[in-house]
Amino acid sequence: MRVISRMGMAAATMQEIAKEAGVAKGTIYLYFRDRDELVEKTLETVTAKLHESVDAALQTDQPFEQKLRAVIAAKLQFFSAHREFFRLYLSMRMPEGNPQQQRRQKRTCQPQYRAWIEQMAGVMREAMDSGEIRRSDPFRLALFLVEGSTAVVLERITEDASPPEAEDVDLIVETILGGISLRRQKRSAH
Amino acid sequence: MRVISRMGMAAATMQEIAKEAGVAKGTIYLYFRDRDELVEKTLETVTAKLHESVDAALQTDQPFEQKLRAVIAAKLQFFSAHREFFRLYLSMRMPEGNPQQQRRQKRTCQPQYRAWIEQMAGVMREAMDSGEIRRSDPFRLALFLVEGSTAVVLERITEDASPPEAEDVDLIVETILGGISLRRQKRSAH
Amino acid sequence: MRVISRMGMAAATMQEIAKEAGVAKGTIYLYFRDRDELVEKTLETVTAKLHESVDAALQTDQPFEQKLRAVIAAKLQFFSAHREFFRLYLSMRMPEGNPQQQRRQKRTCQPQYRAWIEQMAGVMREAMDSGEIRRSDPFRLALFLVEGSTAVVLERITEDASPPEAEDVDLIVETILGGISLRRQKRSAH
Amino acid sequence: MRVISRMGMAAATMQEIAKEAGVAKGTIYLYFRDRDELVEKTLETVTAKLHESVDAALQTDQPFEQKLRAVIAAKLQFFSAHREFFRLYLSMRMPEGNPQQQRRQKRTCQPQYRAWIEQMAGVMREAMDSGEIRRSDPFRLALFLVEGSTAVVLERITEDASPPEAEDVDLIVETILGGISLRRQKRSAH
DNA sequence: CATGAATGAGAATTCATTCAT
DNA sequence: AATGAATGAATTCTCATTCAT
Repeated sequence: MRVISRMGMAAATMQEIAKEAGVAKGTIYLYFRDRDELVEKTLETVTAKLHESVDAALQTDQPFEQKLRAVIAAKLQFFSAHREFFRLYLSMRMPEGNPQQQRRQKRTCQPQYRAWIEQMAGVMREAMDSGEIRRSDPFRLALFLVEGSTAVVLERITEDASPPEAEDVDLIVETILGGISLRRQKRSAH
Repeated sequence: MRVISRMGMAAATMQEIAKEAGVAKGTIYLYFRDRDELVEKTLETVTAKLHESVDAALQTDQPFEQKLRAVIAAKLQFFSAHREFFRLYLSMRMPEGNPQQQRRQKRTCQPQYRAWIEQMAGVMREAMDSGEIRRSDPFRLALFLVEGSTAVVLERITEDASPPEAEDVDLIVETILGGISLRRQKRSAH
Repeated sequence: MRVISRMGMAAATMQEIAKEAGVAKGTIYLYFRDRDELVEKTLETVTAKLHESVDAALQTDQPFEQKLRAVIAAKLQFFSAHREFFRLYLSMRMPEGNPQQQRRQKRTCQPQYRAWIEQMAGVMREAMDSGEIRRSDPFRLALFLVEGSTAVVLERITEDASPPEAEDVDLIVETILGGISLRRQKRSAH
Repeated sequence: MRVISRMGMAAATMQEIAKEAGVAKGTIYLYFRDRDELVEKTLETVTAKLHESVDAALQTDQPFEQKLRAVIAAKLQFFSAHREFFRLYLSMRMPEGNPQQQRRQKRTCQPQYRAWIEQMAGVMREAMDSGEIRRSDPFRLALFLVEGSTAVVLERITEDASPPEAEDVDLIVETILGGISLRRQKRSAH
């Protein structure tokens, strides 16, 4: 994970991975059929770790605003603690490489990404059903929220000195809630 | 552009590019010093095309809501018409490859991306100054908006049948405006 | 000649030669069948120029010592005035490149070089016959003299500030004629 | 060494070297960073071997004539046994290739060559100090001797049937020590 | 199980040569 | 005659993968 994060999926070499892992090149092939499988499994692992971290925030039975705040906070914390995973997370969205690699990557990565968006969409749908937020396409909404907040995470990772986590969580939650909450006197959904 | 879009920056080969261009490998080197320069120039070209398209929307002297709607619409239209550019646009954000390539990529691509975000941030700042939207960090806000809408663009490109453009523009504009407009009776800025 | 001198026979490119000649690459092929012929003809030209310069010194009917001095002086002067030819002159001795190139080079260059040595050997033989110098293998002697003095020429070309030409001519002529030993009596030839 | 000797420094290809070494192309890169390093190291090795062989002749405490004879003999024997090294030895004198390669070659090869000439010049200087040979520029003298004898070595390598080594050693030593003129008296040093 | 030297297919790049203008 | 854009074979170098130890 560290090497692929540092070099990118396409530029990471088996030699570098072996060195970082403290084993010989050949040893890797005892655990992965080939390079493709290694990359695939690595992406899966990263996603699993993120999900684990976010799931906790979603499982509790709180009102929508608290849930949203918890999810955004979990995401910010996760990537602050594991910056190296972020690049992998980004790679999942769009496959790279020759058509064959792309097909393979698409098969494994995209479902993982979509599952993660679907989960958020589910939370949105619940909140719409319970009247906490106004109706619109929950999947589109989830996409917008997830990627918008991802951009802020990326900025936090890239910039030299970031404001406290709470401040960015606030910005995101306020922005998105102010727009979708019915309580704050809004237009109804189309 | 087509080959880099299809294969990704790191996996695009000179051979494939030459084949797609209908020239011999050597011919490319009459126009670009080396592969790095080709990739760099290609990214610049793509960004320029996008900016051109969006600038038109920003230059007019309209209220914020119209401007925002025009920008989002321009972006959706641009990438609908030129799907192949989208992946290049995504690549601009995070450099790939070995440290040397990363330094080069960072030098050329990141400034282009930041310029684009800064432009949006400028529009946000103006709207805050004129009292059209509530105060918050305009750069963070621009990031959130740009990337959130990018996700919707990506989805439109990926999915088989998308709703009409106007519908997605509406969703985005309503969501973001509802959250930041002062007119719609909101909390004041922190 | 200038380009081959500067880059060496193997590294000189048609592009560089055309640029230096102020013509287009294609034009060269109107005057030479291919690169090999160009190199070959160039070496011939250089040798011809050197011979021309040295022949004058040999044609006159003077005693051996004066002839020798004149030849060495002509060589030093020639290469001082045309440093660039020197490297070509060196290349003539030993063919480079793949076997085919070597065969071709051997065919044209070596005879030229040998003719030049033979001419010196002829002068030596004459002087042996007239009793001016002691008998030994005239070809070996010519080789020794020609290459020994070539080394001094090379040094003069390479070093920053050389002594006056006359001084180096003296050194060479004195050494070859009188030897360097203070102790030993002249032996007669074996 | 064999391939560079046969083809010349500039024309030797990695493919040919690998074939001659009985390994795959890639294997070479496990032992040398790149082609330049391979050539550089090869030249160093050759020079080291020659020096080793000649040093033995110089270390002993004999009169000048014996030393000289020993050095010339060592040189003749070395190149008779290792013809392939000779071309490499010649390459050391004048760099080839593009300016960058030339700079690199100059840095490694020329010092080696000069060290070798300097060593001979040192022997000359000693003999001048002890009154064994007459005074003149010891470096020039060393150049003249070394290159003159190199020419004879080259001839021996090139020609089909050479006279016995001792004969050529004699020719060189007699010529340099006693000169070739029958008429002239020894002049004293300038 | 682990190793790492060796492999060779494949990528980037160069340059002599051709040929339509 | 001259041009120089285009070509593609040849060359250097990389790296995933294998296999004898």
